[in-house]
Amino acid sequence: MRKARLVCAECPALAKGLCSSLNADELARLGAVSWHRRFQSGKAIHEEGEIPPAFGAVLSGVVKLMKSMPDGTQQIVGLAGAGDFLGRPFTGEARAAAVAASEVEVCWFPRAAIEALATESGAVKTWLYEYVAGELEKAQEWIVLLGRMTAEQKVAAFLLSVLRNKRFEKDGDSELPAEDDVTLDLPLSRTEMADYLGLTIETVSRHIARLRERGILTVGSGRTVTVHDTGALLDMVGSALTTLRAKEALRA
Amino acid sequence: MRKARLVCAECPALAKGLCSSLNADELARLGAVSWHRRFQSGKAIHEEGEIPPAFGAVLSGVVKLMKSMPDGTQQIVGLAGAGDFLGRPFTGEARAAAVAASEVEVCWFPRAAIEALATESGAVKTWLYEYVAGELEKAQEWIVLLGRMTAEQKVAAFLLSVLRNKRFEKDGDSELPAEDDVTLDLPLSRTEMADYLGLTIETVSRHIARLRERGILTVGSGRTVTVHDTGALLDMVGSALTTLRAKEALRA
DNA sequence: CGCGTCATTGAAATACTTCAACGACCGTGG
DNA sequence: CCACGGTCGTTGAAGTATTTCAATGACGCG
Repeated sequence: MRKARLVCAECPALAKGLCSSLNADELARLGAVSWHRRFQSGKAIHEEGEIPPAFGAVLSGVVKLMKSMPDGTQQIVGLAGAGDFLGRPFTGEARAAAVAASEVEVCWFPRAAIEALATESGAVKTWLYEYVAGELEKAQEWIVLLGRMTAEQKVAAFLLSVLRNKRFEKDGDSELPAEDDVTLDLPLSRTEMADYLGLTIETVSRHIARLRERGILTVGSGRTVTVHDTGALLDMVGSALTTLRAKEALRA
Repeated sequence: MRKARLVCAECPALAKGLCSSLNADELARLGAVSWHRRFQSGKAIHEEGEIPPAFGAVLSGVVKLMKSMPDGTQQIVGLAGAGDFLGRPFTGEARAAAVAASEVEVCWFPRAAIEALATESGAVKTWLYEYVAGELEKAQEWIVLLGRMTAEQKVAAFLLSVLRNKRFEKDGDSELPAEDDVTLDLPLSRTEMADYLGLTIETVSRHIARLRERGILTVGSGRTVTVHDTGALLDMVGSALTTLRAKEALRA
């Protein structure tokens, strides 16, 4: 148990994740029954329709939450990164599959342990409520993106969200109008971006090419992109996402 | 207070709404500080960015939750009907405007009363968590609709959701493959349908016309529509929404 | 009756997809 | 070491769905 506490104390998910709502006793109790697990990129963490036997806090990497249409096309309905929670206590089967989009490390908790903890502790319940409420906000923002943005705006908005996320991880700050020439490692492949933005892979590729032609960014090797003109991206999406992202920062 | 309890006892939102999580004492306490309020169609219940001083349980009518883009275009990110809850305790300002889409009656609770109740009562917290989790599921389903469906499928899916909802209100049952020739009163105008489905009003109109030409439905006066061939609608959206709606029924 | 809102319909423009080919990268096996 | 196949990303050309612009019709209300 001492070992578990030691591990928790330096956990990257402690500040933001579920464990932030626990007192020392609870943390020790949960630490004693939790374990770390790695998933290779592409591996399923849980399937759609399955009742996961355990929940997870993402420690590193990116997890895509996806739903499939009958014809096999897919739509990513959310992304989970460090500090995010996988699974929904008390709500039965998962309605979206969770798939590792990169090498992923999660802290894994038995369902029973989490549900017992949530039943006893008001703080845990509150955290779960606020976490889910935050996810709902993000989902509603995504609805606006999917319903009302052009492909160009969608791509720009995606780049901005990656940018903002990088900034947040580095500085804890998430003000967007940063200095320019920021190099990003995109967390998703073109196919995954397409599935996230409700586009085809070709459309995503073409719009990135167009941004490159306009000098707004440079495409490096692999999934690397250097953004030269954040302002231009912001202009494309209008102030919508800006406001939206600024508010998202407040919550975190 | 006796009056309040009497009112609550026959409340249409009692079975499904927040009040279903209350014991007799709590119900009396909340009933004592609640009041009914009516909103005409088109009137704002709360604005985007505002911290609403009170929350509401919808008793009748339909409320649209909407977000605006900087250019003025709008996107409906959710609908609330009888039993649904308006506002998010503890989460600060509203991130979507709530606007009456029809004559709406709500049971209105002071923010402080709800938050006090939720702080004291585990059952209330649980209800809030499960309610928000349910809303998140619906939002994620909508993401799939917006990201991966054609206009035809979107319109068909919308009609099916209205159909299912009618069936649920009538029978408490929500199995979809109903008898045919069902007459519906659409809760939304064409403009609102467009804002909900991420389309233009003309596209919605054209696709409804096409369904009419194919004999799948008849358009009556006002917002009335008679569906002749539910199966055809189901075929259009594939089994995706069917599954999805069936599961949604389980939750309710 | 006339005005305003809402819905329908047509024609042209455009954004996105689909189909198809090609190039870059990477690991594997000869 | 190089050739080979596979995945991934890019690009072109054609096709299609949806939007945009514009006009007209239906309905309700003063």
